[in-house]
Amino acid sequence: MERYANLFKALADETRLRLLALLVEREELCVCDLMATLDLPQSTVSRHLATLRHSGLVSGRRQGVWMYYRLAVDSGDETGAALGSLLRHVAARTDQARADRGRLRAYLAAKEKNTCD
Amino acid sequence: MERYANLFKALADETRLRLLALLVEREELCVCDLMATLDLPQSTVSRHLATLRHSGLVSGRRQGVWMYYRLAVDSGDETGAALGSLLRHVAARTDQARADRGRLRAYLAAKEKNTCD
DNA sequence: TTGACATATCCGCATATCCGGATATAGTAT
DNA sequence: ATACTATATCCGGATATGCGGATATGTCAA
Repeated sequence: MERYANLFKALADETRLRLLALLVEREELCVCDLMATLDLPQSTVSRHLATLRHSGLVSGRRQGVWMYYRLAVDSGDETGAALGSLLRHVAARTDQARADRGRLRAYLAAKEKNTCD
Repeated sequence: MERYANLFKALADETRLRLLALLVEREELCVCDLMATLDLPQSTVSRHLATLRHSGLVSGRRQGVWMYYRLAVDSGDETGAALGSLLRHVAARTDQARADRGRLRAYLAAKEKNTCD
């Protein structure tokens, strides 16, 4: 029971929902992408990602200097399927998520154009 | 988005999850049933039920002196279906919920035997 | 080694939340 | 009206959480 309460605690923050709504539609994103998209200080984004990681909603992979985060919701089990459904719903039906997605797209396009490595 | 954050905030408390897990398997229950089952002070139970009511997860109906609460999750829409699935999962797979259910059964049986009105 | 960059963690402060006894409100009966 | 019961709300105090600048850690390159 406490496990589920902790899960919902991790979801009970608007910034973390914004992060999850972005990750639910992308393979993976690094901290710098996310802080540019949400326009929040690095410590804030990193802290929220740590919270999500500890709750098991997200996993991180280090590649060089960057940390890439991705959704870690297993759609196989019953809980994961329901969670995935909720997150996709938030991502699809929310103005905030739509706006964030737009800013992410623009940011990634600009990034690709400048540094083609 | 804020709407969803508030929804998850309402779910992010062990006592409220225990209340929901009981309500997910019963038509309706009054405050006195719930405080007896969870063995918590009346003000605590009433406060948590108010939180759940404000978040729309639960609805209340007054009958005489008693307030009967019931789950108010609409399984028709996508969000409600996912929420219902999660709550049924919590109720079914959690030791705490099982124990609470047992105490509720015993309490209701004793109540019926004593006051047959 | 040094330097530069990305990320994580630390810190103090502000705010939010939970608790449960005390009190207020509402309904019913006499 | 009074008395009793069930429920809701108020209150102060304890704890938890979010914030973001400052600092620490980690990685790569020269």
